[in-house]
Amino acid sequence: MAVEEETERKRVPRDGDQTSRAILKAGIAEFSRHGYGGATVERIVRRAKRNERSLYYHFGNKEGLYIASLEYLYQKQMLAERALDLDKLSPPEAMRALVRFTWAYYRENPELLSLLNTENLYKAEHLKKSSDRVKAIASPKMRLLGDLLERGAKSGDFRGGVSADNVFLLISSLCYLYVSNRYTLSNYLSRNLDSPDARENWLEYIEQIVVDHLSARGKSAR
Amino acid sequence: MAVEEETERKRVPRDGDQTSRAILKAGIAEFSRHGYGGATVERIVRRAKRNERSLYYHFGNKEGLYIASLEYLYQKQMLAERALDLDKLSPPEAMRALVRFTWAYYRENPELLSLLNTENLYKAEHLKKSSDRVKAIASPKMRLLGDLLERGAKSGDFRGGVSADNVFLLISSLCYLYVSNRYTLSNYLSRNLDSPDARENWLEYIEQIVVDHLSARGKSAR
Amino acid sequence: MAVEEETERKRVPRDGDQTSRAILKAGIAEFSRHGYGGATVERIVRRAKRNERSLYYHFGNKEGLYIASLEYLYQKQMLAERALDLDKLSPPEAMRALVRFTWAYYRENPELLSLLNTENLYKAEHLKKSSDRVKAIASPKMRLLGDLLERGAKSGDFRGGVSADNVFLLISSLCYLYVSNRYTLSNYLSRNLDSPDARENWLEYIEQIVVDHLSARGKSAR
Amino acid sequence: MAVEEETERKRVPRDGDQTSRAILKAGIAEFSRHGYGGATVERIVRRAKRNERSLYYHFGNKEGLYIASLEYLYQKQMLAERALDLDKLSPPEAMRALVRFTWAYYRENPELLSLLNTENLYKAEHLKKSSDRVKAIASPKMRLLGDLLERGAKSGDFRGGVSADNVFLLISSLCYLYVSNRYTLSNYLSRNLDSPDARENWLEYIEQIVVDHLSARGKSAR
DNA sequence: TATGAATGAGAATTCATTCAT
DNA sequence: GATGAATGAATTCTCATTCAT
Repeated sequence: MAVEEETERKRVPRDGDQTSRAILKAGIAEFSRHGYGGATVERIVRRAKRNERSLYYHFGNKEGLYIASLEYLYQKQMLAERALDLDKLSPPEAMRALVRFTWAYYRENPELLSLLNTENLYKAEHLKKSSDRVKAIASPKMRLLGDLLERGAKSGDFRGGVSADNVFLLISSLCYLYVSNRYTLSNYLSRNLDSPDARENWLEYIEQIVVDHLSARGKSAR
Repeated sequence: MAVEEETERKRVPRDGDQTSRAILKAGIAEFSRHGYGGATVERIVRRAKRNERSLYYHFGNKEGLYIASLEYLYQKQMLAERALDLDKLSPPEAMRALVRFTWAYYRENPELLSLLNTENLYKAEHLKKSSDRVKAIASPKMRLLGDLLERGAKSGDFRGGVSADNVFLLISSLCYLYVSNRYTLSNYLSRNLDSPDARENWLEYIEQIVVDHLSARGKSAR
Repeated sequence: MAVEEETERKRVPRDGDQTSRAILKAGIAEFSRHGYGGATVERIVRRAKRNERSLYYHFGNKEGLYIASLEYLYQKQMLAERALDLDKLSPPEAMRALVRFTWAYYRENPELLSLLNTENLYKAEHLKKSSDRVKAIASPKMRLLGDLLERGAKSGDFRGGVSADNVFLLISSLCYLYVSNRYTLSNYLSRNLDSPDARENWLEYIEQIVVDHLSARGKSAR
Repeated sequence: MAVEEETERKRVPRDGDQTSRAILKAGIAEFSRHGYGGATVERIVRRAKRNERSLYYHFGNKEGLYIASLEYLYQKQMLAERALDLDKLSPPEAMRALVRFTWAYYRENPELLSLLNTENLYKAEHLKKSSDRVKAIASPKMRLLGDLLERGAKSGDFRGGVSADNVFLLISSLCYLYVSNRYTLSNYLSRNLDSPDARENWLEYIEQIVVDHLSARGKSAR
């Protein structure tokens, strides 16, 4: 059950909507804490303060809820990206803003990363089962990024010939791992990566990396 | 406790090491496919062609085996890193080699990434339970990296004042996400990131990023 | 939650009370035969002709059922004691009636003694977990006994200054051991204590002991 | 493995003796804490700091050890009773001494009571399996008691015609329940029966009961 | 005798799911 | 739509016991 649909339904908020939403929220929390295999239907409904039967009524089964959770998080991200407006900023500033947005979004939505990790464990098999809907959610960020690179090249701020996909992966990588693996990395480096200082330091560092990489002065790239 | 090749021998090998290894290997495979919660003891022992009881005899319980799996993978990585010899290469070449090593290691040991993701799901609680042992495994790569940055700064190839931790995280991030999330990313970008071409392209890209970032010419950094 | 007669009805009685009762009854039987540790959930549900899962649904776990069993037996005893009416009998006759009641109750409810023995094995740890409920079951017998001793003292039938607690323990002891340990005692004395004659002889004996002890004529006591 | 046999063996304390004894001790402790069904072979050998295999070597199986434990405790009690010498005391004093001995023995050997309770749970089926040996252990106390009652009758201190069995059961009952059921009884009476004061009070009380009961003055009895 | 390793059977408990109302 | 009850199939783990050395 994707979010969009819900908003296009009857305005009259039937109880079902409430229930459906409560279970979805609880499911996301549970899946992000325990993975798909470790999640239990019972804990989900308890968290949602709903009856076990309701989950089956609204989502068919555990997998149905899991897929709905994934879809919901994708959708939510898409909506957030769609609200981004970088046009008023200079290309370098816009690029920094994009990095900061990505960083902040991951930080504030760790369930998204958890579910993505879980989904990769399963080689995205659940995603495939719903792909039309999720595919339909073409990334606004990719479009934004493409436009921005073009604008920067024209303005002379950025080098030309840079692959948008690569820049997308670059930014994602730099934001993702730090957030997603902060527990094992903190252990590995014997220092708390979750402290405000550590986070601020990293954000500045990666902004610089991206901007330097794209800046027109010198160096070849792909 | 080395794992490596599990040779098919007699049915009831009264050899604890042999059994222990077979179960460990099977456990790593199972945990990396299903996560901790989704893994089942039964599948593990079936894969190891051992008795269910043996798992409990040798590892105490499921969690014990999981922790042993993590420790084993950490240890294995450490040994691989320790074998790296970058001293004969020029700083830029050595840095490229380090990126390629990391990339290759992640690609060839996806179970490590899977287990790390799983462990982060659980906020590294299992790691904490064994931390002394894992903490003892100080990263050879961090030392290598520190030395290399110093050497590069002295030779004039690299800028000075770069944080080794940051460079470590930079390289890790660029290698990790692509491998770990190749399924959802491929779906997201609507192209197969797992193809040889795509991989080769990415590796070259990130090598360049790292080298450019460290090169002495111009730009500030931290 | 009353147990009593378990009528055989339809296979799947969607009646929680019915099921709950059947399992409780079977649990009492099982625990009194095998103790807590030796009892098995499987035998209990088989005896109750219910699904294994139902036990967990209704009682949480094995311990929950055990505690419920203890509570039920305490409650049942309390109700039986409450129905006792000794007011119409002379103090000595009333005292004899009390002894006979205790004796008969233990004889007819050996599960109570078994569970009490089991509970003492565990130093009453389960009882503590539910104590408020069981504590609430203040003993009607203690009150009866206190009243009776007072009445007897006033009427001149009984000596004064006798501790009700002591008399309670006296009567309990004399009835309890014979019933509870009849198997080892029969072996020890090389004669069957369970025969009607042997039992009748003992009952008369202990009645006399108690009455003599309380009778006003002579002797000091506490 | 009964104790007697051990003492009649070679003086050379072979390791087996040590092991056997350690396991027996551990078994008694375990059975008295968990009953027969709840006891585990693993805990027993761990407590005995011996190998699991040793238990099977020395006692055949769990039941063998349980029976040996029972036999050992019976034997031990018998030896203690045999050491009793009441001949120098006047009949009433001797009777009081017998009560005090019984009381003290039960208090100091609670494992005996626990195993007896357990054995009654199983309707003494294990005892039957070894009965010849245990039957052979005729109770010295019964003989002592018979002699004492006779002596008292002759001296005019005690009434005649009292059944030794009954007096034995009387004394046993009064000592047994208080010790065996002190946990549930304390809960029931809402006061700690295990305090020195409470115990002293009870001991005085039951001594008096027994002596009064047997004293020649008045009253009929059996 | 001792011991590390192995094992089939079973035990408690949990799971996802379905029924009946 | 909601809910109390039911259930078969796992799932983790334990147990007593045996093997091989």
